[in-house]
Amino acid sequence: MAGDRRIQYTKMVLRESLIELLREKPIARLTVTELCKKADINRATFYSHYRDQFDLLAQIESAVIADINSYLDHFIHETSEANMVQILTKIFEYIQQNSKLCQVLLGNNGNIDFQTNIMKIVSQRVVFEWQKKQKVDETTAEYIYTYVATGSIGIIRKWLGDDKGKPPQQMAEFVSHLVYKGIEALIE
Amino acid sequence: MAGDRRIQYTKMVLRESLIELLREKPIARLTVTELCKKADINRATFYSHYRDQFDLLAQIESAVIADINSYLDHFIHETSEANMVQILTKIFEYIQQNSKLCQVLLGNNGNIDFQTNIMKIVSQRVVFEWQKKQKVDETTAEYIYTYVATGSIGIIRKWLGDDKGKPPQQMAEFVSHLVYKGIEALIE
DNA sequence: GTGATTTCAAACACCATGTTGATTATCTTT
DNA sequence: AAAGATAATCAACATGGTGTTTGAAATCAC
Repeated sequence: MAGDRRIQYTKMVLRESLIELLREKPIARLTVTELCKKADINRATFYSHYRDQFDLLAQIESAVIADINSYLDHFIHETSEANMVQILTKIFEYIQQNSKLCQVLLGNNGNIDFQTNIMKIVSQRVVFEWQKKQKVDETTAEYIYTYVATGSIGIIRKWLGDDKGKPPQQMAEFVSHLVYKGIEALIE
Repeated sequence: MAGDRRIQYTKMVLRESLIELLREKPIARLTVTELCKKADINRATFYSHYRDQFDLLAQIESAVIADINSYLDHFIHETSEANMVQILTKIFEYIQQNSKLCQVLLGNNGNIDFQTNIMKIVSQRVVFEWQKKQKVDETTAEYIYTYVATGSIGIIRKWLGDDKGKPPQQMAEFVSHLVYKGIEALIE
C-alpha cells in the first residue's frame, strides 16, 4: 500500500515532463493539458495528485531541498568538523550531479523562492561558524549572510551555464576566498 | 498627437493596478480580466496596448531600467570621477525613492530577469574601475562580477524589506566594504 | 485469484482568452 | 466652437483550458 508502482510512474513522468517543458518556457506559459499530453497521462489523473502545475513544481523544489539537506547531513555526520570550503564543495558536487534539474530550477525561468531556500541552506550550514567569532550586531550579520549567500547563488547559476566550468572543489575555494577576503586580493 | 491623455490614463491605471495586484500574488496567478476589472478598463482596450499581463510587466521593468540609467547618467555627467560608493549610493537612493515599485519588482513575486538586468547595471557602472587594475583572467573576472552584483541585489532586496534600514550612503559604504575586503575584517 | 486502488476516456459547466465591428467619448487642429 | 481624427467602450463570438464527475478497464498488493 505504501508505494504503488502506478503512482510512482505517474509522478515520475510528470516531473520529468515538466522539467523538460520548463527548459523551453516559464511555468506560467504552459498548461496542465500540455503537460499531460507530453507525459501521456490523463488530465484527471494529474488532478488527483496535484492542484496545478505550480503545485507540482513546488513539490519538485521541496524534494530537491530535502535531498540536498540529507546529502549534507550525511556528509557532516561523517566528518564532525566541516569548514566552509568543504560544505561548499559538497553543494557544488550535488549541483553538478543534478545539473540538468538545477539548470531549470535556478535558471531564468525559475522562481526566486527556490533560490531563497537554497540560500538559507548555505547560510544555516555556515552561520554557526561565524556566530562564534563575530563581533558585529545581529542585523549587520544578517546583511552579511544575505550578501554572501545570494552572491554564491549567482556564481552557482553562472557555473551551471558554463560548459567548461571548474571542478567543485576549485569553485568552493574560489567562493570561499571571495567571501572572506573580497576582491581586494585579486586586483592590482 | 504625442501624448493623448486617454492613452496616458489607461496605461497609468493599468500599471498601478498591476503593481497592486503583484503585492498579493505572482504575475502567473492573475488574469487580464482581473486586472482590467480592478483598473476599470475595458479588456479590449487592454489588448490594444499590451499583448498580455507579462508584456505589461516587461514594459514596466524596462521603464525602470531606463529610468535608473538616466538617473545615473545625469549624476555621472556632473561628477566626472565617480567611485563605487558614489554609484552605489545613487542606486540605493533611487530604490528608496521608488521603494513601493521596487519592492514588487525585486520581491518574491518578481522575476529573475529583472534582477539580472539590475545586476548588469551595477556591473557595467563599476566594471571599468576594475578593468584597469585587474590581474585575473576574463573568466574569473566575470565570476567576480556575478558574485558581487548578485550579492548586492540580495542586500538591496533585504534592505527593501527592512522598516528601519540604514540610509543609502551607509548602505553603499557597507556594500563597498564587503565587496573589497570581504567579511574577514568584520569577524574575530 | 480477489479485492482494492489507480488510470482512463468522455462529458460537463465554467471561465479566460483574443478578436471583431459598431458605437460613443475624447482629443487635436483650425 | 466646430470638424475631423483618434481612442475607448461595449456586446458578442469562437476557442481552448479548467476542474470535476462518471463508469469502465487496467494494475496493484496480498
